[in-house]
Amino acid sequence: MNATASSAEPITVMLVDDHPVVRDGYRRLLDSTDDIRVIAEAGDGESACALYAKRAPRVVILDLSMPGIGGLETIRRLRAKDPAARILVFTMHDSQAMVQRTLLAGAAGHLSKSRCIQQMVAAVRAVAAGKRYVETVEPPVSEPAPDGDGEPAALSALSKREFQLFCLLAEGRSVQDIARQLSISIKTVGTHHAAIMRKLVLHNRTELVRLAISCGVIPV
Amino acid sequence: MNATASSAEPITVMLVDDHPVVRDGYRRLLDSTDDIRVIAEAGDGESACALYAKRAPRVVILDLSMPGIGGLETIRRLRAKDPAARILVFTMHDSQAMVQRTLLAGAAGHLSKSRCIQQMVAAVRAVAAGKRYVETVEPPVSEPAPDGDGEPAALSALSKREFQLFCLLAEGRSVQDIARQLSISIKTVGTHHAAIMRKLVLHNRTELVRLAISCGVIPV
DNA sequence: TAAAAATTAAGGTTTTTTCCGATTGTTCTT
DNA sequence: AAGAACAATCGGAAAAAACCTTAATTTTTA
Repeated sequence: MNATASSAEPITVMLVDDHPVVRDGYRRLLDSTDDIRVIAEAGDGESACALYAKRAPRVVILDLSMPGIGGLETIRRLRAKDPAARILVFTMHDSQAMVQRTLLAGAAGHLSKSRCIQQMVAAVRAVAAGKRYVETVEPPVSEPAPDGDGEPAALSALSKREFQLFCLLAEGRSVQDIARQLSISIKTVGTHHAAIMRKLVLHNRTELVRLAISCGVIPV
Repeated sequence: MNATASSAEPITVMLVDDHPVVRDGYRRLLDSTDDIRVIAEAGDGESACALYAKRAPRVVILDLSMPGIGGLETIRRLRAKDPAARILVFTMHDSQAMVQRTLLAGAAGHLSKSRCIQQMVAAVRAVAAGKRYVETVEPPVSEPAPDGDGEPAALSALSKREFQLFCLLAEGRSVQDIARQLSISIKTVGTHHAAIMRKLVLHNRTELVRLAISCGVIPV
């Protein structure tokens, strides 16, 4: 069963989560296997980047919601330093939009905290082996240019105009206001809005706002 | 040091959290002590209430953000069944407003997930011994409504029910969903919604979401 | 007990959101 | 250069959701 690599060198892991107790729980969990060893822990993105260079773990497990530069930016910086970095996102944000954005930012896997323990261990092993591990049923986007250099990742799927509308909608502006300000029809705003929701796999305005905030498009 | 109760019977604990991996982490952590034993786990409020009657744990550790009836309602139901129930809230929502509400709902203690492991164990022991354990710097327990001093606890203007609705609305749940879940009319949800908007001087759902995030009621 | 607040609900209005189809440009490819 | 693909624009129609006002009942509070 787990005759994967008990004799060979274990999979080294760095945990990145801003909650010490949560980190401790994961550490105990992973260290109870015979092929995974936690060799580093960080409580924020900056420390994670610094520590990654020192310890060079095989896999990075990180939560998205963190103080400071946040999870997404951490992924980008780690990948910028080391394009071979294997990052497994382990978070509560299991919306399609979030999954998409983490993968586009350069993560190798995404796992919801609502999953069971076996899946976590399996995900670590898969990512360590160079595979991708995503728990979603379908790939919503094939490859919309994982450029990554510009702005927020998944938002690159939006056209210029759509991104402009995205910002205004996230700010809480009403459809009427937006139409007036841009001197376009309410119907046009509606069309753009629908396209945004479809591309980002969102379901309501609330999700749009939270996505915009976590992307840094609008302040909290 | 921990010569508290190694010979006597251990402190029995029930874990309530909707994330299996998190529960597993806590279990390993608590079971590694010699005076605390996890005897039950639940993933939502309803199961927790049912399981509490069966296993009668000394301490209940629960997270606030859960599907279904949610953490606060769970506290109330547990206390309604057994006024002697000792509940330790262990969550990420460490805003003053949240701490206050959990204590008013009947919790015996409140601890942020950002605290260290030693504090968690200490909190369990304190609560089991019949004490209160709150990590805040000052005692907010004395008076139920210390509002008036502006923005930090603006949410204290809301009633219990209104705050519950506030959380659900901020999470992006639709009015229909909320009505179904709480077994009330859509119209009633609308009334609460209007009251919330009036009390908090908000103008649309977007502002509500941003306020909820900045208050720590929901994660980003 | 009387007043105030909370919780429930309903009717009606406005706004948002979706599902269509359609036109006009621009860009890219063959 | 012709065609394909996309971006941006608008409109109709209908469903869904949000929003506003009033009001009855219960609970809490003073």
